[in-house]
Amino acid sequence: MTRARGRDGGPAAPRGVDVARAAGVSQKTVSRVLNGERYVSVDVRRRVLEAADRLGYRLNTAARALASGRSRTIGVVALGTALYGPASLLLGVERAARDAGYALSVVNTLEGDQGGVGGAVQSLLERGVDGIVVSEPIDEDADPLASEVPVLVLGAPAGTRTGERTIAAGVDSEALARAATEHVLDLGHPTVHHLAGPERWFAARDRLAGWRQALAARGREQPPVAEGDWSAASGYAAGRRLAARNDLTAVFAANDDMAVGLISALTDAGLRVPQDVSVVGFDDIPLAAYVRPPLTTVRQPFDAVADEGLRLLVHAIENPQAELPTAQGQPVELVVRSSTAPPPARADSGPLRHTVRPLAGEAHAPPAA
Amino acid sequence: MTRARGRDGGPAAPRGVDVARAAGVSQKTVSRVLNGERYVSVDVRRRVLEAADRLGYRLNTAARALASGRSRTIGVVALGTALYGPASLLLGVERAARDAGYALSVVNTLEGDQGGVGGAVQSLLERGVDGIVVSEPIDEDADPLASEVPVLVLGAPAGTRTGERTIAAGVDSEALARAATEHVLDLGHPTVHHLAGPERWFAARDRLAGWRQALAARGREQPPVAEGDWSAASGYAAGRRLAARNDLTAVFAANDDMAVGLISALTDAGLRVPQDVSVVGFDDIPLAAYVRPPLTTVRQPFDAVADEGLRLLVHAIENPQAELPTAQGQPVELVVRSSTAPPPARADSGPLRHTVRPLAGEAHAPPAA
DNA sequence: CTGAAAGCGCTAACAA
DNA sequence: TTGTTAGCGCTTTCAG
Repeated sequence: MTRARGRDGGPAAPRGVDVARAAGVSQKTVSRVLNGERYVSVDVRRRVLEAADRLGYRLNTAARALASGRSRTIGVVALGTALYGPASLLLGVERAARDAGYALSVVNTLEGDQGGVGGAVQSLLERGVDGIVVSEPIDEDADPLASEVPVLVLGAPAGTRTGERTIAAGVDSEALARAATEHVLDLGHPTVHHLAGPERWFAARDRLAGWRQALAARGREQPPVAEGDWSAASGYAAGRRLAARNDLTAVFAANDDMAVGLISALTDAGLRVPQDVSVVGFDDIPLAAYVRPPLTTVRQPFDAVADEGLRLLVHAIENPQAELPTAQGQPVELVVRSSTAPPPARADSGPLRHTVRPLAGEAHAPPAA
Repeated sequence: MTRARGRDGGPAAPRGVDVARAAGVSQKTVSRVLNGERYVSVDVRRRVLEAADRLGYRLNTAARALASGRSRTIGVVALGTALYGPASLLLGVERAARDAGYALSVVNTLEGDQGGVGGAVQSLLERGVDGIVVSEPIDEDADPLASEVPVLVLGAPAGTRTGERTIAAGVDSEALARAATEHVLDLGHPTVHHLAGPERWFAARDRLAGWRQALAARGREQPPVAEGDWSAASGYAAGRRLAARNDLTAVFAANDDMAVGLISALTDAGLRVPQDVSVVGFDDIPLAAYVRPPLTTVRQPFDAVADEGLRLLVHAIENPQAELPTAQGQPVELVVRSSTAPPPARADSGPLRHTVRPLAGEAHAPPAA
């Protein structure tokens, strides 16, 4: 068992004892100083710090973890996707973890992976993580979240309790979806179609539920749901099918990428957005304001969600006996741009929609609901 | 030093010795089996595996790291951004690392961070990582990549050697940028403007250099360079300025996001893409085919780059004495869609560009260069 | 093919 | 306020 040395067999890395010797104190005192414990005289502290600096000392986290039973590492189970939502959430988690003094260990589970989330959690536990965050969860068999460390589920609606040591945090995406749907209804549309995400995702189900609620609350008809896989390509495919429907005046897409694909398909089918069909997206991706037409969409406060979730997780880690806290839910925002407008005037029904009409000015007040 | 137990003081986690006892062998033998070493009888191996499984044994990586001096963890320094390119690269790295049996520890450096990449590298070294990958590097002061473990710099052109134990891997983005530029030139444009990324990024500088090369090779004029920050918003701002220029018939944007913003600004200024101005992007983001017009762009093989880079890194980790290997460079692809076309016919110069022309059919052969 | 002993560098408990 | 003494659970010699 050789001590760590440079590739060329250079000098071994300095250890706590080396620093202790150099500073003329015991090794334990070095440990105390480095951990910011109380009861060290300023003088000793100064000497130790100085010696550590001089020797280029670096704490050995493996030894620390072994001795203390804590690794100061948080494991993250992410879906292997470059989608804006999940990626943003991950970014927020990393920053929050770093601020709290934790490192991040990331495992991706590609959809369809054998073992999936459960396997990923196990591998993280083996890695000795102090807590786990599951980002944007999808459905899984059995109780894959069984874990001896606290688990934060990000992207589930706030307050959901999915397991014994599980905390949930996320935006209230049902409310968001409701807001998006109502916005369109308020514009005077008789009903709104929905282009959903994959059913296995919580996020997709929440948005679907919110859409249903909004329609039900006003007694509107619920058209059949189209389903995509979050990609623009799937949005395009769904758009081709939807374009064939006679009653289509508005669509709420479960994310912006699908909304863009959808608009592309509608345009190819000769329909104009928003004059003929209104489209609402979800996420407010950075491109949303720059596509044509600029997307009306719902903005999620990814950073706030990640921040709050991680604070709760760290609290649970550091107070194992305490009750698990509950997330508050974060405020959200509907960003109205130009992809939504009042429905086309029409002789109540019939295939009038290709009629050329003058561009509707902003002055057109939406008819009362 | 208490052994790890459940929150409620439940039973301690089983250790190697426990498995050994249960299997009637020594602890060392357990270790041998678990590490897949040779010289263990099938019978013993079976018994050990069985006992481990029965007890729910999990190897303690901290202890392993402490004893062996290796953590089987690779540290990643990422730029804290949800941009498609960096995010895709990170995904590829994670998968490749996992395949090679390494865990990933991720640190983000927000641009402008104090300490920046250097600090991030130090914190990873403290974490005991066996190797480091710096993704999409940007300029830094001094030699921040000084490290006793091998470092893979992803996104620098293949073959670049930036530090003592540094491996570089990436696509040849200069060649890519050249290809994009030449494509437009081949269409008959007298020259191409460039909307560059932030100067501090290697990626931005490479693309800029490739563009210059292509123009220089044909003796074309090099118009002044516009610079953005990769965002669609910055592309829009640059577009407003470019739209005012009289000689604008084509722009090569350093990424797709900026290209989309650019097109949006050009459209707002009354210019049509591609009839009046051609636009080429870079990255082939998933939305590229679904914006209007569908983007002609350059596709980067993120996965292949990550794969190759990580293979080299792992090789360097596991063969400390060996020469550092060199990356090959990956094949790339120009994806021609509809945002590029021959330049507008014009009376040699003058503000003719708003003239309404019939839509150019595909049959228009580009004039020879 | 298998086992015994000796650490890896740190923190936890207890003294002083 | 500081030091002493035991380990944490593994891997690494080196002997069988």
